[in-house]
Amino acid sequence: MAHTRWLDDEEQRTWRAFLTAQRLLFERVERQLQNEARMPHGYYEILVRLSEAPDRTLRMSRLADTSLSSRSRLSHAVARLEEAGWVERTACETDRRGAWARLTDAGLAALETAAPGHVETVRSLLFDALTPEQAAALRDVSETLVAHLTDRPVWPAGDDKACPAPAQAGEEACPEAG
Amino acid sequence: MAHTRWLDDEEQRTWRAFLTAQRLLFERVERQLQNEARMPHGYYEILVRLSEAPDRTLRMSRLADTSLSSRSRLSHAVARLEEAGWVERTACETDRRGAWARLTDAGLAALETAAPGHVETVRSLLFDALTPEQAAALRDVSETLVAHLTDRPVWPAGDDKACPAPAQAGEEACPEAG
DNA sequence: GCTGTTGAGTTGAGTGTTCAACCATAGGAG
DNA sequence: CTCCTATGGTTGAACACTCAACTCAACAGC
Repeated sequence: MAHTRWLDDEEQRTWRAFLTAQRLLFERVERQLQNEARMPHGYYEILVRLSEAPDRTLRMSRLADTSLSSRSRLSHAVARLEEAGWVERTACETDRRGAWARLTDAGLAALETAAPGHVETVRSLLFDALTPEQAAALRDVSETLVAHLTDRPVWPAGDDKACPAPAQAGEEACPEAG
Repeated sequence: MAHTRWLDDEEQRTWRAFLTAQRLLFERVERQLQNEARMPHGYYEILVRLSEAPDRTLRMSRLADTSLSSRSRLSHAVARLEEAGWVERTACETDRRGAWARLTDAGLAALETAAPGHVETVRSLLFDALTPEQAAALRDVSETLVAHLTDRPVWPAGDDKACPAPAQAGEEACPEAG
């Protein structure tokens, strides 16, 4: 990097505002879930992804991808969720390295208990503050960034062949908010 | 909460895209700083705030506010930064409960070493992906959210009368990117 | 002077995340 | 079949953050 492309004033302000908004928002989301549902947001997301999967079951690696977790994080997290009785792990027959994670009934119940408060928080902290145009702009910017930040465009290319038999993660809208 | 105001499809997608973009972006920013400057982004922010203060010195509580830290987090963080020799703590004469945090020369040097890589990362991951209109929209949304999230508890109602004197945060631009 | 309350800041336990190292199996290439 | 690499997943140490409890000083009110 020969010479630094510093941020100009406008960019500076944009970046700091984004940083601040993001911090304040997710701090509150986190706290709400922690207080009312005794789980961090990352765990909530894991439960959501599992709840959307066929049979409420997903391979660990696939679950890691869809929940934006590293393998390690997911492994630790699922260990905790298993202790809580919300997720079960079972060995994979066709690939003996692999493992399935399955959302238990108790896990689904916990998720359904947590969802309303979480959704209300997201709505009141985010959508209630934005005009429809602002919300649309946020979506546009976010999707642009996601495309930019993922090597493989992830969104358009739904190419699937590496997965032997089972679960195809449904990437569809659902009652619970991610 | 009688009945939940669920997110519709559009909102669902917006929220998930935002969540994903935010996660991917800050994960990378974090990793870059950690790898190249051996400090987490939160610490970088603390150093930046101190570097902008007169005498590179700030009261702990003020520093906590401007760097969006809890008191506890800041206390832990400054302890670490002090070990690294980047920050010094000195007692406050006029208020013996208080403490000053001061950015040392070594701290300033560390910051100046870290800045170019960090700024380049922010530019390449964020601004390079956005059109000027998108960047403007992001700023608009972010500032709206900051106002919404700092105004007041926001929970009970939009009712304003219990708040004695809302402090207005000073929001100034500066050479280093926060 | 006392006494209770608020504010500044620290501390330690608990928890989640990261990183690097690790084990085991799968899938080639020879 | 044997080696070799890639993949799926786990583990433990290091570290950062949170929460609640705590100390000490400032500032009432009386």
